Amino acid sequence: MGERRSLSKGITVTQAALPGLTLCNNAMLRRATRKLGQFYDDMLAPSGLKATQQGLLYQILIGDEPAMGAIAAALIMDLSALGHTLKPLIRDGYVETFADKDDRRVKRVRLTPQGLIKLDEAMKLWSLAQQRFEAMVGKDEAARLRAALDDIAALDFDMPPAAPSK
Amino acid sequence: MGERRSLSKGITVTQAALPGLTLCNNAMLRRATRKLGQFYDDMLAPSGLKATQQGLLYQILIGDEPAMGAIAAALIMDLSALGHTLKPLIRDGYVETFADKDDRRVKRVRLTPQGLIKLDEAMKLWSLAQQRFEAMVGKDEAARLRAALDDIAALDFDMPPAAPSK
DNA sequence: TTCATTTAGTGGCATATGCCACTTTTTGGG
DNA sequence: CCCAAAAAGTGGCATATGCCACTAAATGAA
Repeated sequence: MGERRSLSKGITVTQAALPGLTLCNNAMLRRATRKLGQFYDDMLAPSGLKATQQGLLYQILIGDEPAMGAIAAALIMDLSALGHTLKPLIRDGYVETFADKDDRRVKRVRLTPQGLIKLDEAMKLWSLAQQRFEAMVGKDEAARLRAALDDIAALDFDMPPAAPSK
Repeated sequence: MGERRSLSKGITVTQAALPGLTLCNNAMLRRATRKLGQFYDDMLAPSGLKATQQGLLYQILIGDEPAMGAIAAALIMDLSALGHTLKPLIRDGYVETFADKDDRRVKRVRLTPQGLIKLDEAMKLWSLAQQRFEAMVGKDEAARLRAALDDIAALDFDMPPAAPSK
């Protein structure tokens, strides 16, 4: 009666008994991200920007010539990852960087005029995507979801499982 | 008073008036995914697997020697992306593929004995991560979140904004 | 049967992200 | 003032994901 698969100390369970990945918070989050990402990317396609790039340009716009570290922190993104992601945007002339006047370690970022124009174009498409999405799930539900996601982003996972005590 | 940034047809707004990216459903989803991904990855680190890999191995386990297309569909992932993601797991001997008996186009996937052992090891760590996360946000809230994410994953974004009519 | 079409994957190319080892600056004590 | 430690980025390497063009195999209609 049905395949058996071991799963932890010799225990064997019938396949039907294994819960889907629907139980993993992380897997579900990733899956939804892929799905929604495809939608936003499709909607933004006419601008030539990916949703991630549009989001990054916007983050740069609202920051006041933000330092890379500041952007990375705001997006909860690895600093080096940010650096990599920024390259295509610099290459395409949408963004430029410059050293901070007081601290030469700090590299600040700003949009170029073309970057501003491109972002402007992308924001209109983003707005449509946002509207279509919220029309489907409901504005309230969307807001609730964003709030929940913001809470997760704010969690503090510090200390290892076992508290070092004392 | 304050920087000004154009944002759409010559309109200029003061920086403070620009809402953060907190309003973009997609950006928030990505941000939370990065955050939670780091946590699950950290927790799984002792196993040498990334959370994505653990999730993929699990998906393969619960499928009955699933075809690549079936896995991709279940994870809402591009078929070629799945192929790429599978490579390191095949290289490390956790997974193996074989052609379907009746349809030689179809490539099926299964865990190797080592893959099963490794997954077993990873699932224990995953369980801890899951527990810690749910202890922080609450089991109910986590379940609600997963449900919301599942709804998003099930959305049908088909038809382009403007209905092609007749 | 035969061929156009559809289906399932592959490979190449590009972006998205992370970690780690390093380099350059700053900072904070001695 | 000098040097060890901290802070901010960079580069290299690896995985995560997608899109597109292409190949092989299966299907269906003529």
